[in-house]
Amino acid sequence: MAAVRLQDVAKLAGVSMKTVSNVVRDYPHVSPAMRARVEAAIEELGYRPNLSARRLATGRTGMLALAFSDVSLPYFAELARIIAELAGQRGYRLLLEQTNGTIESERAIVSTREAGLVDGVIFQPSRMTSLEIAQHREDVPLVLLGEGPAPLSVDHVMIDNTAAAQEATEHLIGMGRRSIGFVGHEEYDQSTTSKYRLMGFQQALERAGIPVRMELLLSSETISARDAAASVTRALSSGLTFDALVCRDDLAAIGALRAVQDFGLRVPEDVAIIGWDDISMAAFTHPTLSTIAPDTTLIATSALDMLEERIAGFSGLGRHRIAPYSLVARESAPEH
Amino acid sequence: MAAVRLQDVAKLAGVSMKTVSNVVRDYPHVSPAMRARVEAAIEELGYRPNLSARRLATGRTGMLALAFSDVSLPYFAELARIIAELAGQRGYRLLLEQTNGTIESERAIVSTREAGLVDGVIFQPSRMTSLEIAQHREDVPLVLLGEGPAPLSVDHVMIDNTAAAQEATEHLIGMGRRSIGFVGHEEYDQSTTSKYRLMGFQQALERAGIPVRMELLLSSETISARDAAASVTRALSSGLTFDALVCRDDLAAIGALRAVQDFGLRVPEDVAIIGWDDISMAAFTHPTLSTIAPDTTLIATSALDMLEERIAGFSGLGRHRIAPYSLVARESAPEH
DNA sequence: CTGAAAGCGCTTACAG
DNA sequence: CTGAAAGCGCTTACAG
Repeated sequence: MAAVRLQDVAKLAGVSMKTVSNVVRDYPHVSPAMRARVEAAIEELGYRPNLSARRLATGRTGMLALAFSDVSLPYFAELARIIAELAGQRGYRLLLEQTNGTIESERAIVSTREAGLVDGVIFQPSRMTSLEIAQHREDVPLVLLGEGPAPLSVDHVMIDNTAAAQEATEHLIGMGRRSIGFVGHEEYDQSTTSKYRLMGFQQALERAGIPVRMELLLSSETISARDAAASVTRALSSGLTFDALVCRDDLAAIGALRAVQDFGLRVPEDVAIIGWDDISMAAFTHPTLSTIAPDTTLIATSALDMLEERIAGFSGLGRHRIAPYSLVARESAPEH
Repeated sequence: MAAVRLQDVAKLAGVSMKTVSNVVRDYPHVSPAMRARVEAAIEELGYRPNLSARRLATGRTGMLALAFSDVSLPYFAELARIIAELAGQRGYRLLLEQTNGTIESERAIVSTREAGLVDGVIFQPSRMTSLEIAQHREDVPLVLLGEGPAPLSVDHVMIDNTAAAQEATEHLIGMGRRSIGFVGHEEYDQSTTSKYRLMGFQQALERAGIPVRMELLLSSETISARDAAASVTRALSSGLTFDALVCRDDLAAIGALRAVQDFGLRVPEDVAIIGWDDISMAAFTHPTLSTIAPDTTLIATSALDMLEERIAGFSGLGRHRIAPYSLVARESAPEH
């Protein structure tokens, strides 16, 4: 069962390999008659070009890797959807790499053991520091997503997390809330995401002259509604009171929503809640969720633009792009 | 910037290419001393094996494609997570292919224009019929997921959708509900998924001697909480009444939940609701969602098992495996 | 284990 | 456009 080769098509069609290659790759300067003849031969033989051979000859794979902790987290699923879509329009296929948020897997993303897997990598780290990423000098083009101080040598797209967290917190302060908690950051081994969001939260409180109370920082073991709910329930059961919560992400907010309501409190009357990411579910919780909405399409577009420039040979310093976000005020913390 | 080749490593280490190849591929029968010498040379030269060349030589890519409509749908995101995880354990990387539910994209999945992209494909169609899939005789190993009559020639894993829909409906009937609606199937161009679930719904009603009322089939334009909510709201506003809803999937159920509550009705007291998929969010809605939970891990494992057998050369008739499911009774339609 | 060589199936410069 | 050939960097059978 030897495969049909380009050469076989050329012979049957009575043309050169170059011509077949041109037809297969949709090279425009081929006469319609010639194209038809070649296509007939392709059809007759059932020829399909071998991508591995093409890649070896050209050095390009036509594939990009998208790496982050876990595609089942709604934000990442929605990010993957748009990146796969936009990458497809640019002629790339998308390889999915999940790190489960472990530092070992993240290191494996950055220090590829093998060449020729993908033309470029879009990577949202949750554990690696910018220093460590910078030290792994990488031959494959790389664009980083997400918060944290990216290394100067690497392209990076993010929203201004600290500013957004500050805005969310100020929104709650503007509602007259004074006992504001933060929900869902990791207890140990804090991710950079949580760190920057907590920082903005803290800054807003300080600006408003509200003391930061450590007991109102309700940490979570994992990024999930389950752990956030458990954490909020524990706090309420222990007699802690608060009138608003800033949540690390919408999953934490959904968990908080559930815990607060199960405790017999009303949202937003007793406790106002703001989430983060504007996952599609945020518009369908009960009550609906106010949340920080990053412009995911713009993040994806920026990342792909920069990656394509790197693939095309650009080798300047890292570009750091700030994407816009907005505060979407729904029922859980309405406009005031 | 010529790449470092395996040959260069062999020369520096003073060994044969075969030995370097063995080390690189973790072939066991290499003495520790020899391995150390080769690894030192690899380190010194910064050698990384070229995957495109390996693939051309071996004919294997080490990659699988996972194809379905949209990774941002929670069920598919959770499926992708587990399949990527399990595939990784078996030494495969995962390529993501989204069809957006269009028949053209689905055809493209099945009739690959190119060879050497992946070793196998796991595909959950939403539009193509089994007949059409069977006609595209494909050289790349294929396993189908999801409902519908799969072609005899192709491997297939699914849960028994009709039985599950019947069980869900009977659960509601057992609660004493008699005006039961179905939410979220596509209005036109019905997917096979919706078709089989509707069928089970209908069978359960007929068995219980409850007439099927067409006006209680609340269709949706797309698979989303938004459209399901709109559809339920429309029904309620038009004066239609019902005391239970079977939903095509959890997104539809979440939309229905929201619409019913916004209309001032209580769940489950006034309207009981059952969803489908047991997405992780189902345990955190308000009230929590009763739902059909397919055994996703087993589905993924079966699919990968069969795919690996095909990749290894098995070419018998299609195997059709039925995976288990359970009805998870939460607050929206509690155990009775 | 070594060493030299063929082969995987493309792309691409080359002379015509 | 053709036709013959080199090259991409591996793997793998081969003789030793």
